[in-house]
Amino acid sequence: MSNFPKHDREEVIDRAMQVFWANGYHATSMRQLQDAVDLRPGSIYASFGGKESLFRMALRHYADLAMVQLQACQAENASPMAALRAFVRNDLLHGNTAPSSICLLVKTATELTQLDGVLLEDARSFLAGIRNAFCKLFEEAKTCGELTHNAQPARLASYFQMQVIGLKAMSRLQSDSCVTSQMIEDLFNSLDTVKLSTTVSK
Amino acid sequence: MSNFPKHDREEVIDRAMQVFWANGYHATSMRQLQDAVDLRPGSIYASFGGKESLFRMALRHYADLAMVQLQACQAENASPMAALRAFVRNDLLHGNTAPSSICLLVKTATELTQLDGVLLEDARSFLAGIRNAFCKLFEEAKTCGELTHNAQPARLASYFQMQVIGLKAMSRLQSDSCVTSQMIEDLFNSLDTVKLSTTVSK
DNA sequence: TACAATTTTGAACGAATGTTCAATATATAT
DNA sequence: ATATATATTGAACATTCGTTCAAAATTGTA
Repeated sequence: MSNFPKHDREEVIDRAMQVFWANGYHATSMRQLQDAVDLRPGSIYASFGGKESLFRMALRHYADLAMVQLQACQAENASPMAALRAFVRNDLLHGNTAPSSICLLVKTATELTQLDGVLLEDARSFLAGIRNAFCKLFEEAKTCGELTHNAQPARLASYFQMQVIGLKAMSRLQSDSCVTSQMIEDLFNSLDTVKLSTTVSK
Repeated sequence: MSNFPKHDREEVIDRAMQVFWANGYHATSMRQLQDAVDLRPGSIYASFGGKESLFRMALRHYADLAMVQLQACQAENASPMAALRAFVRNDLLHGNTAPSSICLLVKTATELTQLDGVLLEDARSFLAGIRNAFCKLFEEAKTCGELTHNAQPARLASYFQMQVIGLKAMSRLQSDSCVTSQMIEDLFNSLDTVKLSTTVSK
């Protein structure tokens, strides 16, 4: 047997994720990845497959991290709505260490087409998973009494995710944290709107 | 002199825009552009400069078209808010001939980094121009009485653009037009919320 | 010490990238 | 017709791309 100093799989994937997140899929070269990960092409191909395969692992890793962050917000906050608020504020106002303000999954879904194999579908399904987690929180909020009894969790989840996506994209265009903070307020005010819980006409 | 059948500049730029819009900047190759535009590399470089230069023209062209569409909505609708509603609905519900549901400017701002020269800044400034047009419409809505006297047009413009960006991104993830229609309703309901016109705390 | 098992290495590959430029083709003016 | 001015062409360029694979390196076992 051999105990050759094999790389730390998770760390490699995490570093690769950072590069993909910063530059996008197509603009990231294998050479950049090799440098970031400190491995030569042979090792990468042997352990992780090619560029596409490594990117899929990075996507999954990113989605896992997002879910962990959401669960942490649940644990640290008293109510479901407070958890959601903390989740958004953490992402957009604190900790600017991320390579891009835009969610990697959204960035991927925006950049790629069906010509890029399974990657687009991967990003879509991970985002659906996060939306589903939002939905469960809205359901909790409903039973808690934080939302009216006729609130529609699935609808709120879509509307909420749409706004979070928009917020992150906007913060890349207009990085004024004051404006961002305002928009977060507006976002949660809009969720309280009674009209949201009524059936839409037409 | 020569009246050689010189290409139609506007048509070339429009076709190039379509390809860039569909595939993004980096994933679009000069070969693809040559095919779409039906010109050989020499002609393109002589008349439009390189890939980056052509992309800048495509961005400007896209922004111009967006402003024209917005003005058309103004002309066809009785009130400013109705114009905004029509603008959003036209983009998202009718006419799916666009290569991507996502705004080319947002797609660009999402994909590129500062390493891509002036392109990122171009996209940013064009989006700021559109946001400014939204702002003027909210000001009109205020004087019309469609919004309360203490509404904040600039703030509404940012919040509105954020949601439009989010909507278009979401419609790429979840193309259910029923859900999209719901979110548009929710969007405009949120603009009516009185709380939006109050000063934010903290 | 020799062997086996596993990981890492990096030169090299063909293909595709953006770009250049001398040659060609066209239409007007003389 | 000839010359001139301009537009188009497409082969060729140097780079860079993602990828492969035989050789070297390392560690545990016999």
